Amino acid sequence: MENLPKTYTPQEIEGKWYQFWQKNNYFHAEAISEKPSYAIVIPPPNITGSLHVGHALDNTLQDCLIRWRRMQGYNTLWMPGTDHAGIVTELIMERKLAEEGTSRTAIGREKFIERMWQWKAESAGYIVSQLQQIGCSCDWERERFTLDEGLSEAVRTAFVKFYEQGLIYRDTYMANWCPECNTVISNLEVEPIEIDGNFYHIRYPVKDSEVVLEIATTRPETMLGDTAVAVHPDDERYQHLIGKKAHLPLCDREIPIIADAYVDREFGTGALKVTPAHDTNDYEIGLRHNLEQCIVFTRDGYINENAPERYVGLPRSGCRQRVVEDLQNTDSLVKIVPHRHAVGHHDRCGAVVEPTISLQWFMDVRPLARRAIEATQKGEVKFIPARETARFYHWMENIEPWPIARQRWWGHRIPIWYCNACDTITAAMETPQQCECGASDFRQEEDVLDTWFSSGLWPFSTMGWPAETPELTTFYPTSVLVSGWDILFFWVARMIMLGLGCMDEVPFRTVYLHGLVADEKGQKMSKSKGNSIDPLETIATYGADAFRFALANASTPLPYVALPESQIEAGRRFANKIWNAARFIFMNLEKHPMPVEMDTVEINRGTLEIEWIQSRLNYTIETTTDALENFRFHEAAQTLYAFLWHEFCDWYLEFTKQRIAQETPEALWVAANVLEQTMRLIHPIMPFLSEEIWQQLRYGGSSSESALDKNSVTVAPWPEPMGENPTAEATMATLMEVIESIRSIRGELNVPLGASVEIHIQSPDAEIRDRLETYLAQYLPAFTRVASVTIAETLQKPPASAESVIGNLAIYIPLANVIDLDAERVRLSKRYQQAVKDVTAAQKTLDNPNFVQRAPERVVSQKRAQLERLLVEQEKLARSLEILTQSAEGNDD
RNA sequence: GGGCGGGUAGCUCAGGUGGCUAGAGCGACAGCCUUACAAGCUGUAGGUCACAGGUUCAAGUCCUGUCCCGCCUACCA
Repeated sequence: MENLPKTYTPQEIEGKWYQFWQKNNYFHAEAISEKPSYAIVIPPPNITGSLHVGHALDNTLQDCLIRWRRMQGYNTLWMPGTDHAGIVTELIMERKLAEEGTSRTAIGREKFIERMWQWKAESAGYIVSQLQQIGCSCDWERERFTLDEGLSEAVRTAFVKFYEQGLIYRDTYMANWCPECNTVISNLEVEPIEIDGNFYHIRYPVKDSEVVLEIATTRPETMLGDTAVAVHPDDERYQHLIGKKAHLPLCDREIPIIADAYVDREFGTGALKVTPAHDTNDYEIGLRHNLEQCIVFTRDGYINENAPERYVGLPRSGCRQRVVEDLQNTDSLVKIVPHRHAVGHHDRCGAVVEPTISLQWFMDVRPLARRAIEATQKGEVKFIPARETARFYHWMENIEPWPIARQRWWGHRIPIWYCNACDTITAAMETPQQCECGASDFRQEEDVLDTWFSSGLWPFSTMGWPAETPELTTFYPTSVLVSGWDILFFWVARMIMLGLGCMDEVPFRTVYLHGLVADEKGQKMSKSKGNSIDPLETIATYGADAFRFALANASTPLPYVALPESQIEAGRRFANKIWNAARFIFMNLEKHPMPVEMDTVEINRGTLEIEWIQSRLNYTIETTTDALENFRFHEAAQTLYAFLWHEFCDWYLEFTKQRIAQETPEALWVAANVLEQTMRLIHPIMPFLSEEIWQQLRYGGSSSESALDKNSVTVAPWPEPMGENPTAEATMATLMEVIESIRSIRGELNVPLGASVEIHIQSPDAEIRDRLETYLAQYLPAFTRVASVTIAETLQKPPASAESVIGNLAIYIPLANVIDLDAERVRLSKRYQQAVKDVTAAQKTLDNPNFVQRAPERVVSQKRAQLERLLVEQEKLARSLEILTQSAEGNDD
């Protein structure tokens, strides 16, 4: 067939069909519809980013769900869009600027933001086109961006609302500070990394005493900000010192010795230096004891003038070095002990985070967290896998105020205005006209919001909130949220809280958290580790469908999913297999055109292979649907793979060849019909290939312009199961066993393929004989070359023949000229030994009276039947072996 | 320190509520260009299901303990 090349070439198919879908608007969701709704909002990728393998997995799974539900007749919305991704994006721009020999601060806020928008404009289409290349069926007309006009309004609305509720407030508080990025960050953004550091033991002399307190610290430079030494109130060693003063070396200051139960007597020396301005715990101690907060770092990580002059202006690391040297020189350093401990690093830039007191905007998320917990407990949100629910609760129950401001530029500027006359604070949608003091001169807050604040509003901000839009009515709450578990707290939890806060309702009913893609060593794939595969390269090499199949197939419920190259290769082979099965059908359809429409192919109830394949198809429909229903993507992929390859291709199409040779092409038409339905089933996973073949099947291969105004598998109905046929399946199973036995004999005894063989089958079962007579002669030639088939109730084993036993059925193949009797003896005795082993096991089970008494009748009778069959096999094999051995001995004479 | 997940064939993994002879893909070996597919076909080999107990008629599956591996989480300076 000229228009179907022998090898599947995805590159020639994929682009064409994506355009076709777009042109026909199949992905469009109606804001108002009679149909039931099904909605997913995309986890918005970074606007300037590119697709990595995690996106590929995430979006493939979403597309599977969306395409499947669309075919089921839902009014499906897949809401696409992108995120401005605050700090990450800024950092990349800063690197660019550095390459140009300038910097963020040099060009200033206005110019910087201008550059960001410019870059956004240049790169925005890139990520979208990548999503399209893997086939995502998003409603692109609705594409949104977190810094859009509409979404910005949503951000301001939410902020003002929470401010007015008192949930958002400004406070001087301890928060994690990144000196590289010059901004405060939240706990979630701090990544503790184990490093080899040191424990510095330092002497703090006690005033008016001979005693010297020894304290231990990993951060000696912070002593410049010490305002106390703490000991445990019950620590007998230090009881007498409580209330006295210690002399702080290098600073020439006196600091109080206080008692606080926080101190661990067992740890270090039992005496703790307290730096309330630069340590979270010390901060708490400081509050309890009214200690002075002495900030010694500048915002960009240098020592400020609160420290003695000789340290001012030093960077943190340099300062540590000088402090240690000075301690040594003044004989204040006792010792340095190597010590491994976790140090917080900023997850975006990698800098060591410095906890610092500053005036910040916070959101008290605790009330919303409580509501989120309650809503989840009531079942309004369900997590899959269920184990994630516990993680969610744990996080929510221990949640702390969220520092929502970032001292950055790229993002939503906080809608707070300060009166220049009286410093009154106003939260508003836009610049206020007049202050209550009468002045009308305002300055807006410089800080922007944490990028997760706007993405937390995503499920409703994208649908037009705060306006009351039909989209919100139709699609909110959305159906499912699909994401990696690594952003459960960052994003999913925030969406639930902010959704409850703004919409009074959870944003989605189900959260499906898939695993993260790992390499063959089990390491998470990421660009920074350099172990990532590039989705675009993969698509170029293997095709999007092969990639998608591999992703779906790899998507087990484990926290990490393995995606070795061989999986993708397997996907490609599968695509090629489907392609060639279709070619086979098309080629033969040309010779035997279908007399009726595809959907009305008559089911020939009398023909075994047709009943069988239809039964198997129905099983496949049921299993695939059930798998998708339960987010078991790997099971859907496996089921379709096994059906298409090992049942449809390996068996059914071989039957079909026979039928065509017999001039009864009904089987071929059924093959076309089954393939058509299977293409619908596999469409969610392999959209391009299934569309190509589906179009060819339905519209006779008019793959170009003429098909453009026609229907699409995208909107074809999801197949309905018509019930299974156990009788046909059982009969076919017997036939398959017979055929496999014959092939096995030929294979093991090296009977050349060209050689025709006589086949003698003996079975005492009249019904089995009848079925074999009806079908075997028809089917066999498709699988092996046969000269004749004899079926009888009793049969003399022909001389020099190979034998196979299936229960009470025996197959003999005379191989007078070919057979190697030794090989046959080895083969049979191997079978015999297996039979003995199986018989012993089954016998043992049945000999146990408790089994017969207590096991369900079904299991017992099954076991009995099994034993019976095995016994017959064993006996037959034993007899044949005996004969073989005798004849061998006879030959020896 | 707590918690979660995992340890099944050489490799990567399946094996919802315990019950056929523990499966697949890749790899290995042997034989095939059989008129859809060599990105294919046929056959074969390969597993004491981490270990030790226990519950049960029956355990890869449930319980307890142990050992490894990974992750999340935690204020030990």
